[in-house]
Amino acid sequence: MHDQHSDRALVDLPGTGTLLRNLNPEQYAAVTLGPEPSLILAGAGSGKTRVLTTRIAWLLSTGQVSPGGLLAVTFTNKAAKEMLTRLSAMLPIAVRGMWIGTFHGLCNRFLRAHWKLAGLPQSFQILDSGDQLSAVKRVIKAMGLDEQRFVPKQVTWFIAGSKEDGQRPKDVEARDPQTRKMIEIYEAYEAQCQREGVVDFAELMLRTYELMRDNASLREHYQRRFRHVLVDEFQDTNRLQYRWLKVFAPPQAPDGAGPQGVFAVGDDDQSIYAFRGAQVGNMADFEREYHVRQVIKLERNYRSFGNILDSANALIAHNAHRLGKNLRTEAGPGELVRIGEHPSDYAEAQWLLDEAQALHRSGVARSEIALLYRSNAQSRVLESALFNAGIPYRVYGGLRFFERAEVKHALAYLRLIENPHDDTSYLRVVNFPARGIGARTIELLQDAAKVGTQSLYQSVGAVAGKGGNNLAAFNALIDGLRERTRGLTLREIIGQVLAASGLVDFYRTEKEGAERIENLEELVNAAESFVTQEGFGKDAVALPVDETSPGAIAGSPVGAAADIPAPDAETGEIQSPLAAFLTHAALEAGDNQAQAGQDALQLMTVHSAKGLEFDCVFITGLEEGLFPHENSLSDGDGLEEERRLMYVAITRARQRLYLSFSQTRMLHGQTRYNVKSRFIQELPEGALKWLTPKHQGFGSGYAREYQSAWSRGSGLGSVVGMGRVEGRPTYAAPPPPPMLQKAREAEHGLRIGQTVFHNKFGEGVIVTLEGSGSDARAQVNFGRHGAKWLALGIAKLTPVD
DNA sequence: AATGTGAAGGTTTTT
DNA sequence: CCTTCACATT
Repeated sequence: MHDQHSDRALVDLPGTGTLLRNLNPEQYAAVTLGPEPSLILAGAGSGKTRVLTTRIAWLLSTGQVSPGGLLAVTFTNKAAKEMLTRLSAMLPIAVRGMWIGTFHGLCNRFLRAHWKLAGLPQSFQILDSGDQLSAVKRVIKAMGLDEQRFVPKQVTWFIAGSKEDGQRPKDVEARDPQTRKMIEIYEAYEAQCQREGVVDFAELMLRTYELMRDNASLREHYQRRFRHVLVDEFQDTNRLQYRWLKVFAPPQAPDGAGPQGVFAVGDDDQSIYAFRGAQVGNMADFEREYHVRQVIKLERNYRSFGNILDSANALIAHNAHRLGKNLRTEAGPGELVRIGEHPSDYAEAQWLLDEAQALHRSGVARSEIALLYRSNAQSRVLESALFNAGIPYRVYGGLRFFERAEVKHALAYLRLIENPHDDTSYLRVVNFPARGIGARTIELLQDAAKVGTQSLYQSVGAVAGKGGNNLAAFNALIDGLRERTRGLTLREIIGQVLAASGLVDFYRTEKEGAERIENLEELVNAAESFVTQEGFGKDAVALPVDETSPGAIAGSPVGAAADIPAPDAETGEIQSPLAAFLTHAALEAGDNQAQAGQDALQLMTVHSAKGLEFDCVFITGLEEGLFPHENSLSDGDGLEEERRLMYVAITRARQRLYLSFSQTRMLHGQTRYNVKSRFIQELPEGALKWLTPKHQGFGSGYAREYQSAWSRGSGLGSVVGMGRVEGRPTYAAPPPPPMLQKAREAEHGLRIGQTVFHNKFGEGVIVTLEGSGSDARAQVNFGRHGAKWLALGIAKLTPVD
């Protein structure tokens, strides 16, 4: 039956011939699967996005589905955008109104269409995580609870976590008094959000799910409408998202409706978000519950050379719970994976920098070189080394555009124009810039609002006196803006707001206000380009009307407006540009990458590297406790996730991969003595090329160079009092040399920082030496076995090298 | 209302 | 060690 489809496609639509050309057999099989539930195990670099977009194009061009009958969901805006771009390159089709987007973006669209049924105000606003945190803080304060006991961040996490498990306050089990109270906060928070007409990210999902679950006619409508549902990065779905899928495309189609194609693409080996609720188990559950007949594995890799893939395969083979998959390539083995040891994080950074410079000189673009690390704190050393050497670099993961304080202020004014009851926004700007509304006045206002369970905006009348007058003036400012900007273009509206609010004037007087003003100007630009190129309705228009495609499968109900339950007749309304822009700002916080522009080295955590690829990749800080991170060592699942993270890191590299680790590292103001990561031992020897002698980096090549920095400071016999030892760094750059603790060569011939071997625990690093003679003891960091105190008279420690 | 001080805490993060 | 944030001071 698949062949039938594709044959017809090739005959009827010449375009589809080229569409399917160049697919390998597995990709071809996946792309041309029939309308049945299917699971695609797509390895890193196996052409996953290509398969997804080609399948959509194939389904459309063969007339198996109309543009309106298709639902494709991703996690990130980037992935959604990419899909749309590639799709419109493949097909001459208006991609605009199609239901292709992020989970949250599509939920937003759904709720805008069915706001009434969902119990929301038409102009509901979306809280980002920052807004949510401040909303939770307000609730905790209003309930008179102690922020020490109920840490706002944790409470926020609890609420989001509950929602992502599909639980309302009543569903959460009150196992102890603390939890009981948390549930109360959750309840109060919900009430507050409802009153203010705002929803957080998780609420977008949960509301949508609940409305679909509870409203039979709506459910049937959408189930009949979406003939094909595609899910990207399925391994990252949480419980709620899987339930969401099941309610849009249940395993058992409703009576009278044709089968729904559910196409789930994922890679269990790249599941690195369990810590925030992703359930890898959803893949196995999906396979079982949807009776997937065969799982298609995409194992041919088009990105990396053999040695890199061999390393990735060998590493991930150490994980027990896998669906099972091995990457292969036809590109040949390529270069060996280079691996090196360094005496300190500082030396590691210097080496990295030299190596990257050499690569650049040999013709590799800086932007094709990635410096990866496990945690953000590690970027500091790298940055300072790069900064001092004047090498351009770019760090990913900072503040995003729409999260900047000045931008959020401007947005708050805009939101109040749309919805003055949004107390979060109200509080943010009621006295910013300062207009004589102090803490006392705001307290009075909040009390008044609480009594009448009204918004702050509504309660202004209840506050008398000077403060009250100022409040009234603020309300008048908002009202005035709303009146004055009615009918204006988005650009004009923002211009008015920036001027009338006094924001620009305020920043003009600030010392460091210039950059902030630039950002506000950038906001105007963002709005402008949103209106013109995106078409402001992109996220907002919610016409559940299908374009009737000539190729729609006969007999399948084509969702027309008439299918929509009566209460939603008003769904045809289009959001105002302003409302759409605010939604856009909340749902798409903007690039989290520093200013693009010049060719620069790419610095980022392994997490944020997921989905990217580079010619050359450095994975740094491969030390026990760091990578794998110590906090994840307690349970096996944690360690497996760390290993998957390493797997993701390795598979980012196309041509050349470097691994590095350091004997000492400055962390939390202390020098830590680390053992090399167990992941290094899990790589195949044959694929590696050691740049330093395998154990201690002492002895040859440039390792000796670095050793000097190390041993001069901690020099043999140079017994200095506790504390720092001044050492002359090999590189006379501003960052200080590694600070070394007291190094002592006592009668046992051991010193701090030395790598030793123990019969039972294996290799370890000496962290502390105490006592002398028969009393001598050493604390040794054995990595996975932890740090042990050993009596030197008893324990046999052999120095390595 | 702006600025200063002290304590706490310091995986990973998109929407 | 370094950042962040709540609180106190002028």
